[in-house]
Amino acid sequence: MAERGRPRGFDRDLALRQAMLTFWEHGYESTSMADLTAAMGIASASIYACFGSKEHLFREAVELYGATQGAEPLRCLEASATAREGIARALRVNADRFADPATPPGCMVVLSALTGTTANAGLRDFLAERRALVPWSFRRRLERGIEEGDVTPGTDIDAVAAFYATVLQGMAVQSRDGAGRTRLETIIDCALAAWTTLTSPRTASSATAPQE
Amino acid sequence: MAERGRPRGFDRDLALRQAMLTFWEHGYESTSMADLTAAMGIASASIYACFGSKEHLFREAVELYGATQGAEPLRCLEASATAREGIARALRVNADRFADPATPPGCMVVLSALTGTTANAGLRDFLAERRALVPWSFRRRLERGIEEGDVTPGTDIDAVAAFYATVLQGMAVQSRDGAGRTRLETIIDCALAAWTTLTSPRTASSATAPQE
DNA sequence: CCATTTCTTTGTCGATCAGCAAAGAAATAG
DNA sequence: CTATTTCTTTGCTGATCGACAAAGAAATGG
Repeated sequence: MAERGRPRGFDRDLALRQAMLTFWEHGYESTSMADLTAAMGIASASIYACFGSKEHLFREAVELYGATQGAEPLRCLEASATAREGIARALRVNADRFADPATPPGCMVVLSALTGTTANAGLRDFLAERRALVPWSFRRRLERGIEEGDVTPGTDIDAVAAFYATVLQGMAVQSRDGAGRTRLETIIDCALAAWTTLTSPRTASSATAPQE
Repeated sequence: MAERGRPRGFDRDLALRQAMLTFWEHGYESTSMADLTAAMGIASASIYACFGSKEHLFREAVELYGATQGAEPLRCLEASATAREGIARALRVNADRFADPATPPGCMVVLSALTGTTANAGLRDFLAERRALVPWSFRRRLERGIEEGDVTPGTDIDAVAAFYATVLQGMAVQSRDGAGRTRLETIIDCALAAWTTLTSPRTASSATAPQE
C-alpha cells in the first residue's frame, strides 16, 4: 500500500507547530508568507499544497493551540473537586502557559486577531467563538457545583463565569506587557478573593451596586 | 500677520479624529493609507505633509484618544471620595465608552497593536507604556486612600491596582466580542465584590493561596 | 524498464503596501 | 501686477503582499 508519489520532505506536524508559534507571536495579519516559509523551513508552494491557504493554515494552527495549550486547563476545571478549585486551577495553569518563556507570551486565541481588515472578519468571528468557550465551560462547571453542593444555589453563574473569563483575557494582555508567572498568580489571587461574595445568596449586582 | 501661502483645505482636528476612529477600529498595521485617505477625506500626500508619516499620525491619534476618552475616567478616579469609589467609577465610565455605539468597541490603547511585525516593536512599547499608566494611577489613588483612611494600611496596593487594570483590559476584549454596557457593568460588580477581602489586613495571596 | 503520482523548486503574477516627487492651485507680501 | 509661500492633486516608485503555474525530482505500480 503505502503512499503513492514522492513523499513529503518535511514533518507536517512540526511545520504546523512552527506556524502556530509564528502566528502566536505576531498575529494573523502581521505574519507574512515570507515569515512562514522562514519559520517552517519550506517554500510557499509547499505550504499551499499542504495547508491550502494562509487562512487555512492559521485555523489549523488555532486548533493545534487548543489541543496543546487548552486541554490541560479544561481538564483541571473538570477534574477538581469544587467549581472554585476548578476555575482557580484553570486560571493558574493558563498563567503558567502565558508566562512560559518557551512560547510567546499570552494567549494566541485572544491576541492574534482582535483587530484587522474587514476582509478577515470571518477569522475574527472564528476566534471569538473559541474565546466564548471559556465562559461557557466555566458556567457549566458552576452549574455542576450547584448540583454537587459546593456552589450556593441562586448564584449568578453567568456573571461569575463572564468575570473569570474576563480576568483571563486581561491576563493575556498583561503577559504581552511583560507580566511574569508570579504577577499573574497575584492577579488570580485577587480575582478569587471575590469568590465568597459572588457565591453568597444575594447576587453580585444587588450586593455591590447600591453602594455607588 | 495671518498665515502665508495657501491655507489648508481641511480641518486638521477633524481629520485626526477620523484617523483615530479608523485606527481604533482596525488597529495600526491593518489600517492602510488607502483606508486613511478615505476616512480623512484627503490625499496621502496631504497626510504626509500634515502629520509626517503613518506612525506619527497614529501616535497623535493615540494622544487624542487619551485626551478625549481617558480624561473622564481619570477625573472620576481622583475626584471620588474614596479609592474604592474612584476605581469603581473609573471602570464604569470606561465601560460606557467601550460599549458606546458611536465609537468602535473596546479600548484603542489595548486593542490597536497587541501584536505586529518586529518593525513596529517601538509602537507597541509606546502603547504598553500608555497601558501602564492605568495601574499606576490606580496605585496612586490607593496610596491616597490609605492616607485618608478609607483603605486599610498594609493592603497590597500593587496587587489591587494590577488586578483592576487587568479586569479593565479584559473588558476591552469582551467589548470586541460583543459585550454591551450592562454585561460590562456586571463584570465590574463581580470585580468589586473582591474589594473588602482585598483591603482586609491580610494580603490577598496569604488569604487565598493556602486553600488550593 | 516506463507510466503515474505527488511533492519541491523556481519564477512570477497582479494587487497593494507606505511614501514621495513634481506640477498645479490658492493664499499673502511687496 | 509679480514673487513667494504653502497646500493639493496627480502620478508614480520600489518593495512586499498572498497566491499560483510550470518544470524538475522522487517515490510507487506495473
